[in-house]
Amino acid sequence: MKQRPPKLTEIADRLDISAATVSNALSGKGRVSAELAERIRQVAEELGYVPSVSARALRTGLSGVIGLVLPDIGNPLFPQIAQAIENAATDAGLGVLIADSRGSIQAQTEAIQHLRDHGVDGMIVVPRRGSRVADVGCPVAMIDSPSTPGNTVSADHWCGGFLLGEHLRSLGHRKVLLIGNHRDSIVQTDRLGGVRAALQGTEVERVWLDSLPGDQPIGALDPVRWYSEGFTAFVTVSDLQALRVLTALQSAGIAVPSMASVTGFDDLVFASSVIPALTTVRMDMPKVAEIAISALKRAIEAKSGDGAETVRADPDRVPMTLVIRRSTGPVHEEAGAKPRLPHPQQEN
Amino acid sequence: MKQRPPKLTEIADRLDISAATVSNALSGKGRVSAELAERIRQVAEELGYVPSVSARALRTGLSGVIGLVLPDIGNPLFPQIAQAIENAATDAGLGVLIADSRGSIQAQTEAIQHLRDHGVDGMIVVPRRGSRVADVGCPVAMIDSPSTPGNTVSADHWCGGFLLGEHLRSLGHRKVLLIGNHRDSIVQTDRLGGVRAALQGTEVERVWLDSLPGDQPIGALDPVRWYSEGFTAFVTVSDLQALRVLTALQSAGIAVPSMASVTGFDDLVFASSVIPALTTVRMDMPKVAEIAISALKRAIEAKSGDGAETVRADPDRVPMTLVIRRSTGPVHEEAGAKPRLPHPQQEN
DNA sequence: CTGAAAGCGCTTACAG
DNA sequence: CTGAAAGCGCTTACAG
Repeated sequence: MKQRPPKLTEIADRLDISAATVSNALSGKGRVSAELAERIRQVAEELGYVPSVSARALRTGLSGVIGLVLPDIGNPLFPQIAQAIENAATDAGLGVLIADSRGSIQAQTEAIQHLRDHGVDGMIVVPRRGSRVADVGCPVAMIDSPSTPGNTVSADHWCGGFLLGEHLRSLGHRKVLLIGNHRDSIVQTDRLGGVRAALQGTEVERVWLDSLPGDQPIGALDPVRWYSEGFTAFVTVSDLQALRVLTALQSAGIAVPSMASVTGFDDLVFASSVIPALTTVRMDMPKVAEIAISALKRAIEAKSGDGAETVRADPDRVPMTLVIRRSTGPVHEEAGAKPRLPHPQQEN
Repeated sequence: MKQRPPKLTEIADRLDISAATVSNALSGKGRVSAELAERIRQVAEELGYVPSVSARALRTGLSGVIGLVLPDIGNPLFPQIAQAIENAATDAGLGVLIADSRGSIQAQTEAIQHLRDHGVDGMIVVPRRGSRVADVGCPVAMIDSPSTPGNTVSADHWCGGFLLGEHLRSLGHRKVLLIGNHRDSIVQTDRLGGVRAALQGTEVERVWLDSLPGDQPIGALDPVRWYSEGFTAFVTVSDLQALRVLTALQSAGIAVPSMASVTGFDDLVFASSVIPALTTVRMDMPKVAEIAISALKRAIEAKSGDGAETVRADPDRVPMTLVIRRSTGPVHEEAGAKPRLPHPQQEN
């Protein structure tokens, strides 16, 4: 049953030519006459020839595999990232080896080591909050906030926040609460900074969950009290928190969006299926992935030329998109805006 | 700056011995005197020696990398699976190459091809609903429902459902709605089958979203109408749907759990942070991953012996755990069970 | 217990 | 345009 994959020499033997010629023909370097090349390609196809990656890697020093280091695979944003990277890499003929730097920065370093030991040509890393990635010894593309030094590509979180802020302002909100998770996250700071900038002249307060009492930061969220203090809009830094706020309000009888507006970030998988669906800000992951992969590819190719192996610096900002859904609405004190009743049956 | 990784021969030269001896010492095959082996290990350590995976792979035919094929990386359950597999694989000294078989079964086949071409030693596949995986040419471990033929390991979905059913029954629910997504999913059929079995003697109805009108299956969900028909408990096949049901009810003013109970499956990341937190059923992913990896490892080792490359058949069922949280409660018609008001401030 | 030699399957100068 | 030869860095029989 088991049919060993055909080797290069088998094609050569079949056609009574040298392995070198087969290799040249298949790699399309053009040192072979067009018709012979064509015949070679045919036979290769016929035999179902697939070059041995290990042999090629050994010879060329390139494995055709890159590593993807994520701060926490358990993060709900991960699927989007992984999927986008996997697609872009596959299109570029690259394989993707995953590594989870769960927990500590030390684990991140270990994960990077591990990937290197496995012979990746380069890696894409989404660093942990506030961590710097030491010199890795192979090309690295970093996906982080644009304001992070050494960053390769990222969405423009600040602008995304700005868009959101404008939206809330246009809805007439006059007292807005900004809810962040970790104050040392540059991404979160950027997002909320953008929101605040768009809300000049309206009353804005910001709270960081990691500085609230309690073990579980999210448990410290108390939207009902905040509502009673007069806030009509709650801006969170992630759909996960927006969901918490939304359900907390709803289960206390505070209707969304007729009594309060709630927003998230990232357009996580559940954002569109909740009722009311979440207004959120989405980044163009495929674009981010594509830029990261192509930067990495260039770096890898450059490396085989000279010895350069530094982070590719050409920070690109991918724009973010505001997705307006039913969790935001006009403030009902506004003239002409009657309090809306929730319409759960209606589609998003 | 760039320091080429040290090679085996450099260690040999340093100690004036042969590469063969270094290799033997490092692989611990014991053909080397204890003290020499020790010195070799020291020098290797000192030099930061890391064996070249491609050279080893070329020589031994084993790459030390396995593939992970997922039906859809975008699936919210994916993080749990990927993380568990990555951990187990890392512990076993294996790298994990990911592949997304998004969309069609054809894409799944392509993804598998792709991984094979990249030289994986074996793969773990979570097959698409209803798809069979053709002979791959390398060992494969399948994670699916226990009732799927060729399955290697999985959680016992039926039992998980049974646990849930018992819970609802003990709460006094007399009219329960079972909400499935795709009728051709064996996992979903198993889950709901277990629930129904535990609910013998109470009124149970089952609805499949994929047979309801509308493009977006989830949009067809109409919990409020169902509630008005007398159902007091809504069992869904995934937390994602449970979330939809929960928010639909809440935004229509139907309090959970005092007026209706809602349950999900999988304990997705948001299940514990929603208010009220979702009662759900969780599988022991690390266990599933561990079994899959070790089965795969055995198969790979066996393969290098003889030519066997078939699916490892030794189906194991990992138990599921019922996680009771605040989205379920006693039916309020029950004697002594006063309708509870929601307590959004309270922790889970 | 240790070493010399062959070879895994490719690619790449180098000749012709 | 085509081929002979060397070599990428290991491991594994086989001798000694």
